[in-house]
Amino acid sequence: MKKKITIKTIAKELGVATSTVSKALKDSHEISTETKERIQAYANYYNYKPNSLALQLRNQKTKVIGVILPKIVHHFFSTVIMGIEEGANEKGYHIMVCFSNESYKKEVETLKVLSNGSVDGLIVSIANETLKNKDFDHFKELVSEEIPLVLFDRVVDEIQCDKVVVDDVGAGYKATKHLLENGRKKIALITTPNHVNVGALRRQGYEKALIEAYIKSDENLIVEVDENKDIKFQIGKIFEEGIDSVFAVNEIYAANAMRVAKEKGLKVPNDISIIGFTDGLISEYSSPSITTVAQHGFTMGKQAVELLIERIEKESEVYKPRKIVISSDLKLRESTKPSS
Amino acid sequence: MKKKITIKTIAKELGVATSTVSKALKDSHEISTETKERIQAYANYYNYKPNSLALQLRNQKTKVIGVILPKIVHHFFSTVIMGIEEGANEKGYHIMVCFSNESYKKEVETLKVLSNGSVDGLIVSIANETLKNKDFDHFKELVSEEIPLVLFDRVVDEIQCDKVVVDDVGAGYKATKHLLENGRKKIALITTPNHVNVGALRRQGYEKALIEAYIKSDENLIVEVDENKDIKFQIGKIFEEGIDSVFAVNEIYAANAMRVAKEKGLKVPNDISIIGFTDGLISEYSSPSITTVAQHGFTMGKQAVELLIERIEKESEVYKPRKIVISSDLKLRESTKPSS
DNA sequence: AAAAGTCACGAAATCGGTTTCGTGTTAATA
DNA sequence: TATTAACACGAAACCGATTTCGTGACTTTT
Repeated sequence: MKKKITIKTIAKELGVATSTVSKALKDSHEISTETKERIQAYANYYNYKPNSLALQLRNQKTKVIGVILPKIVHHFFSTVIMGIEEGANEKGYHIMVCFSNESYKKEVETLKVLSNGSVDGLIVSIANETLKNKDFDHFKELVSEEIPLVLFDRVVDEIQCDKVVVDDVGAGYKATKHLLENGRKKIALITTPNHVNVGALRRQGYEKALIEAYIKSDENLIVEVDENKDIKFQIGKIFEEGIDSVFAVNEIYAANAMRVAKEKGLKVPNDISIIGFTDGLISEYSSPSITTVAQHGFTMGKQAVELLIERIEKESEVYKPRKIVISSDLKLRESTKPSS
Repeated sequence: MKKKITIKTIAKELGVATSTVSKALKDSHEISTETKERIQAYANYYNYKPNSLALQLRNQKTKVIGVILPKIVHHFFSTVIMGIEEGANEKGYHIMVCFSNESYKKEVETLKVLSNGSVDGLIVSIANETLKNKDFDHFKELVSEEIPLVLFDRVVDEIQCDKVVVDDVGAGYKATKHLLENGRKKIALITTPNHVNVGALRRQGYEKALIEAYIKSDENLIVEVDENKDIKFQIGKIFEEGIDSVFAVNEIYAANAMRVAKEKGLKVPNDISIIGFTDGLISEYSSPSITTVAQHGFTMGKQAVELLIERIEKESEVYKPRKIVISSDLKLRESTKPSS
């Protein structure tokens, strides 16, 4: 890289002190108009840009927000990023994005690297492996160092910090209720293993809706998908129970359920209704298109970053963790309809 | 934020000089074992982490790579990010991700902010608006400052830097040839306006294949989609020409084409074959699933970051721009089959 | 016993800025 | 004419590390 022009260069070249240059460039009243013009002209001509590292070091802030996501090739998470980035930009911040790839080890490492001064705060959604391990010491350390932290979507109570979540219980309830109102009785649930807490919460909503409808929940209608095994095979099994509808906790499961249904010769939505979660492109473009619970990822991201920046900039205040619950709503499409 | 423990704190607390602390922490032979142990124990106990900003300033490198993408809620781009991140991590770099949102103005601003020392190099895919404007001065300035830059996917000849692209002409050719080999004759092309050069290149491949098959290309079979207007309506029009197959330059257009086909009562792939571009989730999960040209986004990202890091770390070498062409290949699925 | 060599550590420069606190010159006021 | 104020600028400290170059206290060699 070409050596950059610095304040020192300008000072030497123009025979003044660095402090004079600095002041001149900020249009300080301490400097005579004449000198200011000379310096500004020179700086402009040579396209001087202040070195941001020097400023960051001096100001003790980077105006950068670290974001750690479990994955990115995923409609929900990429939508969240958009929200974070937009919110950050509005306040003059930039984002540094890293991925844990659902790995505990990588999460710990990334957290360590980012917490050594390169960012002013962090926005994180916890990796699956970490949730399974239940080892949150790396987050607790962050909190004890008082580094501003906001968790979103995948959060846990053990970590004392600001949080942004969707109303997963309510969403599961809404989805199930919708199927019930359509006259469905044997509603299958395709969910994740229980350690993924969003899955567990959506399941609570599912069960709540069933109880209200006086339907006993049946273990045989529930699959906890193990992503290391064949997804379609696992889903296929519940179809042997004679179900009339499916509630899947994400759109991949929903899309797979639809495939299985088709392969079994069942018509969606006539023979079987399907409802998914996360309003992504798959749901929109599959045919029939899939009714889903929209998660409002963009809003989540934006709220998260706003919480964080407030925390960063008003650090005088007493720390009292806040939690924002984003309500989700149903996006009705072709894959559900009243049973005939 | 809690005030961080620095080398100065340790030095004062232990009654030694900062230089001693620095050396002790690096296990220098200059320091007696006794003193080293005292210092290391102290540092460890108080969880000392060197301030990365200070190091970056001193070393004149950040170990951060800036990435500017036109958008992120997009399977191809998020896959590329994965590749970039993985490649960067392997070499001890982190990535700072920003989005131009296809806007010229935001691209210029972002470029300016990132080029003031906060990153060691940049990986960019150019915004649509910039391609339309044909104004690349902001990139040229970057090049003249000798800031390492790698462009990928959407690139232009005017900018002298390393590039990673897919073989768009070849890909368009392969896709079209596949349809021809299936016995299709009236092949529609759904593409972008011509200023988006990847669209233009894929079109060249399409035309080349037609010429080889002695079929005259017909303007009426080509739609240049204006994304500000209703996509399905624009696509609908070419169906009136009695086509037997469609080549779409991305998966959204392909999915839309399939919807239109269904609405017109045409069976895919029997009545009409459809082939898309970008092997994303939509293609995989739609039904029938869509044959596509896989772009290998992950590979692109990884290659791009490797080129960049080489450029960053071997700056002594003479600058000779390199170009890596990634060959794409067909992923056969259900939406294409020989015509009967 | 004088000269030379180790050892263990400190002082100070450096990276590129900002900011406080002088200070010499000139102009306005007592 | 002596005092004060305004003006325009410079010197130096600071942010948090690293690194070069000393230097005083011992130890070893001749």
